[in-house]
Amino acid sequence: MLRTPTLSDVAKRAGVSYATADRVVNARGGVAERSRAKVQAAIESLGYVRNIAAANLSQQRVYRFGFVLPAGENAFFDHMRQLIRYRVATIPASQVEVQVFDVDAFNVQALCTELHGLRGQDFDGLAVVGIDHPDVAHALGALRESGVAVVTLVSDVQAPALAGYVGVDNFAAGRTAGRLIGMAQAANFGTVQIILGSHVLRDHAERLAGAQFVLARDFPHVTVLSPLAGLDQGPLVESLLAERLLLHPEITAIYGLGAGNNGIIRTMAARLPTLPRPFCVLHELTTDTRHAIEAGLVDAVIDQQPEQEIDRAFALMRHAADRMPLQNTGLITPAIFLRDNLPSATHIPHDERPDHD
Amino acid sequence: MLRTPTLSDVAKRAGVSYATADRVVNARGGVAERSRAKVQAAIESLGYVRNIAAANLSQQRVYRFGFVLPAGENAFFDHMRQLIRYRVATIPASQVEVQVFDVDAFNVQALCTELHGLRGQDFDGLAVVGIDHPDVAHALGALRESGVAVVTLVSDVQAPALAGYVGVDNFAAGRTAGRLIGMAQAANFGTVQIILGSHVLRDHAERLAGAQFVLARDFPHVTVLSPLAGLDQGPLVESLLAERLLLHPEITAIYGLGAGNNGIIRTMAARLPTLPRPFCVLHELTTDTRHAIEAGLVDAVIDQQPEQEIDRAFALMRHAADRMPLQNTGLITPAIFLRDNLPSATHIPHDERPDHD
DNA sequence: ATTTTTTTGATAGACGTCTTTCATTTTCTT
DNA sequence: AAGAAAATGAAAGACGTCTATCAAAAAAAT
Repeated sequence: MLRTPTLSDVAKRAGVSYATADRVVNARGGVAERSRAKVQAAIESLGYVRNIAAANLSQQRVYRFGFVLPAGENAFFDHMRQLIRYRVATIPASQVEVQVFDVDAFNVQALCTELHGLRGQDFDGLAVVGIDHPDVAHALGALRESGVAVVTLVSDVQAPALAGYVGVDNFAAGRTAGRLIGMAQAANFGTVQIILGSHVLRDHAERLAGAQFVLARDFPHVTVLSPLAGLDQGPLVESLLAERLLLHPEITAIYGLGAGNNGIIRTMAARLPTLPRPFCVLHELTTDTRHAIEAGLVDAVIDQQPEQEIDRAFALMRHAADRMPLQNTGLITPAIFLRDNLPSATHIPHDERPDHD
Repeated sequence: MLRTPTLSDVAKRAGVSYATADRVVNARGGVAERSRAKVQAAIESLGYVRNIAAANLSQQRVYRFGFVLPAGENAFFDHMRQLIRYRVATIPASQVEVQVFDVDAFNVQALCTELHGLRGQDFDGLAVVGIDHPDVAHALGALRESGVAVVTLVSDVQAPALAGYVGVDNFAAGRTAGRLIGMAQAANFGTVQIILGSHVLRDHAERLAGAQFVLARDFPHVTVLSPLAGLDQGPLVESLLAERLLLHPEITAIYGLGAGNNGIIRTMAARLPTLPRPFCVLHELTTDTRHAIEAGLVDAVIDQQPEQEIDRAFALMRHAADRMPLQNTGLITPAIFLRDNLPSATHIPHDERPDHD
């Protein structure tokens, strides 16, 4: 059990000076191919790994990371902002600097402007909730070329050579919701009402497909009504759903697969408590849905686990900033929360819980 | 946005020499109370935080951590061993050395002997799957006093001043299982068979209580048969359960709350596939239960998320080793896995998957 | 063969902390 | 007040890496 090898050891083993070895590992150029190969070989034979702590110390390096999130009345991203703040606060003095940028939601133009503005601001990494659009891909590419490690978050963007994507498996999320609903209908017949958010988002489409797939294959006795499009607007969802429930009293389950959750929650709250309530599955554990589940207005929440997403985003950005080989993480597995396994919400201070959609 | 303060800054601010400030932060003694107070004040007013990377560098510190796990044919702890190995392998050259010790399961004497042997071996931290017994508590106390950060894992031990406990909320896990079962029986009447592991373990008792609590309160139409005691032995569970199912064809749900899972799985596999299968909930996602769920023999698995437990154990040990104020983490929330949200098992190499109980 | 260019070596200082040593000052004893 | 004990200061070297500079050697071009 000897000391871990240092760059000096590498240099010695390669038969070159420390300076040359350094030129190789830091890609400074001006090294003959022959020497480069020798150093490489020495690195491998010794299993040398750069001591990042020492490197950072020598440079007084401070990691600069940024998050670019959609602004606006959205419970999920509000929650995510909280979680980021909390995460940063708990990292103790770790030479990490984090900024969060809010961009007009689903506005390609605004997003690209922001991204261009961020270039040359010397960020080590950026985690971006993207819109899958060529212009956005182009802006992200430009950032990457200016040396920023770019991670797409929640929603992927088709762009080359990003440091990674962190997001949930939405098809699996939809399947999970479908199975929960199917289970709750037991062998019985039931009728499901699905509420869409906006049609345009790919993640919603994937969830829908997942739910429909499982319901059709494993629960053929369950009827699936044509989905309602709530356009992510709580009040609209509320009125549409109330109307639907009047017209179709046979509805035994409701699946809300996007934003506009609070419309569903309000509809449930408005029902006579004596009537049997439809089995109700929503997405994303936020203050709203948590309260709804605690109050018995909703049965289950499928969650994309933003804490995990944030952790992974940091890990990816940091990895890239440290010039480490990037590890493929795979999609995040959706979590199921019932009334009984709600995580405690220690990370949200009492005086700043958002209460809009 | 200035440089983060160093100990030299603290010394200057306190009006003492670097040496004195150092004597204070490293508790070397030989410092007058007056000076100590001045340094403390300076630390607080500047918000000084020791640069751990630099400290470790100067000492060539290598963290030595150990895990003490019960040996024997136990799918869950086999899985945990895998996860630890995987975790260690993915931490890149991080000056962390990890050893895993196997101890005869549920043998207080053996555990204490091992723990005493570990003292003086200069560990920075130990994560111990404990048995709640005064002798074990005493052994852990001795370790702590010899300067080891002791974390209890999975099963807590009543001992003072440990660095923390990492484990799942077993009552919540039981409640969650109970609710899943209740949901799957819908408004209908159903009959639940519970299979215990050993009676002695507190975690099993808590799960049982949780399930019974939720079933009684929220699903009064569901009948709960008297639990079977399988003593954690697969074959015994299998024969007892098969017999029970013959005697009670009205059983519509099975809840296995401990080890001996493979007995339940084999019983399910042996049934005529044409017959409707009871709704089946087990604990701990291992190779066995994963296969069972994929094969449609089991409906849900409640998991204590050992990856998270390992991460937290490392975090706690490391925190204590770095002399940072310990943060209370709270219990882990049990996860629900259905067929549709199984996490990918990338961490388990194909050629070493255990297949016993 | 000489000049130019490229490649290499040697070395020194910095980052923030820990450890150790030795000299000096202050405080306490009696 | 003198001696003993306690407290403090000053400084240097180490940890592994980065950056920079300058001289020397080797290779390429003319």
